[in-house]
Amino acid sequence: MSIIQDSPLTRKLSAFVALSDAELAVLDRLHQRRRSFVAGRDLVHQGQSDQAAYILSEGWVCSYKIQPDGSRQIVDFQIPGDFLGLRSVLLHTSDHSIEPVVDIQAAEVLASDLLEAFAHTPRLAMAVLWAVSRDEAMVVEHLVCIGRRDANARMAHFLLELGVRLALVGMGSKAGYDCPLTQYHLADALGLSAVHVNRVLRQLREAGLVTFRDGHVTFDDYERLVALADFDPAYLDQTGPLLK
Amino acid sequence: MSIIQDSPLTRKLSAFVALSDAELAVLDRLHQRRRSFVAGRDLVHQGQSDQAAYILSEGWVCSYKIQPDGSRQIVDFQIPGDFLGLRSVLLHTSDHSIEPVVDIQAAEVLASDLLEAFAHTPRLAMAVLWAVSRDEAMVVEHLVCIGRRDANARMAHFLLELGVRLALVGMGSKAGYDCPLTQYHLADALGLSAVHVNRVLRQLREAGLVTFRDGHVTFDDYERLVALADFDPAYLDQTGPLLK
DNA sequence: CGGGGCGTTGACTTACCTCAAAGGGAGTGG
DNA sequence: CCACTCCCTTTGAGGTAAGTCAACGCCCCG
Repeated sequence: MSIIQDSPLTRKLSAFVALSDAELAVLDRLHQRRRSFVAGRDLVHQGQSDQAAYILSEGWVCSYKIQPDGSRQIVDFQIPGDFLGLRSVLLHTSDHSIEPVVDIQAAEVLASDLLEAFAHTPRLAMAVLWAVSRDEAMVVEHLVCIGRRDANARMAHFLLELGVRLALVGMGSKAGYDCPLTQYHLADALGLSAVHVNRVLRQLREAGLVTFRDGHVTFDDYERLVALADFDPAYLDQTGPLLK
Repeated sequence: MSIIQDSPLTRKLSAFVALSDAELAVLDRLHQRRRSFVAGRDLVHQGQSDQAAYILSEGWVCSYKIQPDGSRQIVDFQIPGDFLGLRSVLLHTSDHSIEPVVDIQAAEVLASDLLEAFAHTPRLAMAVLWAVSRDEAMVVEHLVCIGRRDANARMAHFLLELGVRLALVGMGSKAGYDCPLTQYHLADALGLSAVHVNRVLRQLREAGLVTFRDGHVTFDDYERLVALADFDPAYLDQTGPLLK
């Protein structure tokens, strides 16, 4: 049982729905097919149909869409405990690609197993519905960020959000965190050019707000950074189980 | 029973999950509390907690976020058959505001009724999970649009997407559709200024692609508009029930 | 030692914004 | 029936944030 409790996904879902032993066991069975993937090689290509979903247990991945002109928009990054490609399963065909940022470990979940688990374990379906809603809230915040903030605020907001998400799984704090992303990743995520990302990072560093260097993010002045970004972590908050 | 079958939400969900009579009846009960709202007065304010959700049966609404500096980003528009504020219920507190664009009719759904319906009708929860995923796919496409397309392509893509969505509920075609939005709505949705929206609309009109005027959108050259926008409606497609 | 990926910086261009002003249509009140 | 206002649209002039192009440095790895 202790193995089950330690899965990052289990911990995340338990924050919303108090899961019974039977439900935890179902969740555990979904983790059976462990697989590894190397950085840079896509797990899922946009346009593919009848894909499996994955539960990420180690490493970082990004979900993105490629435009016909070759430009890329990263929609979101996933960290341990996050679902990958759940939407692809439900919508039958994948609207996005998924690329491991570093080498990763993930459990493959067949569409049929997932649908069956939901059918027999309604509270599990509820918990996943909650997780999907939380993901959507992040995408929405990201949308607002790109639509209505300038490059500095976007960058600040992005680095702060990532910090909070990592802190929730014990991988970061208000001091900073390890971050394997390149400036190209940041550019594609924030709708900027890589050149401009570099300039923005320099400005933030020289203003004494945050340092992004050598795979590590250091918050030099957390409060001022929060002010610059208008960052409000409410949409990430865990307010405790809604379902007893 | 025929009343049940005619609800736009029921029609939408049935495209994904073949619902039994019992499930349709549960869905019908959720439609009990019919209410009207006038254009412009918010249904839900961002930051409110313990809100009810709504099922929109008539009219248009928009979901948006206001920034501290007063600027606004519209995340999405909802049309009949769409859920309003579902995420607010699941996440306990609303991360966005909801404003009727015109006078609307909607059924109020209490959080407790919704959760109970899901618990007793797992396939209904599945159907809603699918609907949420579809909404998320639209937000993702919107994000890509704002992040990686210029103003003309954004506008073209937006008008085309709306056309397809309306066509799915019988309110539009490849010829065009009625549209109650102002240029300010378009600006807030596309991350542009209202002035620039006006210029973009003029360009598209003078290029013989699409005309937005007097509450009506007319596609003057559908194919060329699709090409300009790189529009691929795959993410909106109804491929038929996934669950028999 | 050479090459490729990533980071850094400068010079120039551009898409979009802001400010400003004016015109049309619908509703309202005199 | 006119005058007024409000909301939306339209257009022009000038400014700026961010993009593009180009070059160079660093470091790791084959």
